[in-house]
Amino acid sequence: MEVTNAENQKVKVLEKIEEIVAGNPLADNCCPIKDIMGRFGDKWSVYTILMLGRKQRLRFNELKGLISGISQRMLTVTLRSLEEDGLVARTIYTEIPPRVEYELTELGQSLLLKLLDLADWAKQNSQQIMKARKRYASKGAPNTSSEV
Amino acid sequence: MEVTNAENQKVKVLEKIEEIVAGNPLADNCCPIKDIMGRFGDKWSVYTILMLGRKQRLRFNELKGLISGISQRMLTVTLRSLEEDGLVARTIYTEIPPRVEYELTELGQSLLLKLLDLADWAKQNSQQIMKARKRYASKGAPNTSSEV
DNA sequence: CTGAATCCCCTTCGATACTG
DNA sequence: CAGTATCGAAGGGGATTCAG
Repeated sequence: MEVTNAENQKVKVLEKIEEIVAGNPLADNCCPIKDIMGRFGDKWSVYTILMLGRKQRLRFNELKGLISGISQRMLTVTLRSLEEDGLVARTIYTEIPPRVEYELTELGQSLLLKLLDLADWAKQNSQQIMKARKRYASKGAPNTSSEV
Repeated sequence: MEVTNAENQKVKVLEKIEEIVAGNPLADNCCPIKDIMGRFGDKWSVYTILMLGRKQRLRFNELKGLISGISQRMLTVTLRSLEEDGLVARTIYTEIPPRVEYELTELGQSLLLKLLDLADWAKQNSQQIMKARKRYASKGAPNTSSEV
């Protein structure tokens, strides 16, 4: 009876995969996962979401300070993209000097949760990945014509 | 006393975030999430993992056919990267003609599960995102309020 | 202070041709 | 069949400048 458990798991996974690639063998322009991943899968979006998740509400330069390493341009671009997708809300205060604040929308917060899941996976498995890389570097290289 | 539930949630999220960014305000070279995301967050890795998850074991050109749109070069590069990280195993059969088969490792399969989670999110929220994009395009744009 | 626009490097990717 | 090598095009991303 324990077999069925594992088997069920597998079946579910396969079903999910089929769902994703359904009617989409070319996978180039209609797969939601690609579309979505393309948005927040980049270097800066993750950090931006993470930082906004941490502080709730931040001004442009505060954000810039927290993600240091990011250029002004990339932060602008990133925020625009996130805003466009409804993940981040921008509030403009027409004062002198001007003030603009950013915060996660509900949608953005739900994505944050998923990202944290992923981060968990990354954290739990980073050791193993590092080990794999070392192993690969030492003996797994492309031209190692090993057995079989 | 019911407040605590939602509050707890928030606290946990915050804790997780702190964990991730711990000792890493610059976030440029040591954050596991960036490192890992950088690996499989690209366009092709996701598909490759998905396809291998679906078919278990595939030859180079089979894979190439399934991910059509990918160039030979990118498939090679992608597979190397995944192999290096221990997510994909490569088996070489020294025959004529040569045969090479790829499959997910256990690690790769555990990542597959996470990717499916993400895909779920993407799927469930893609409508909302599309709506947000339309709204943004029509009225949220940077310069909407004024004319040149 | 926010952030839009320009310039430019430099990586990345695709196409092609070539080896084992 | 499964790769590697090379080259040219495209675009990401940084520094700087300008506007509101």
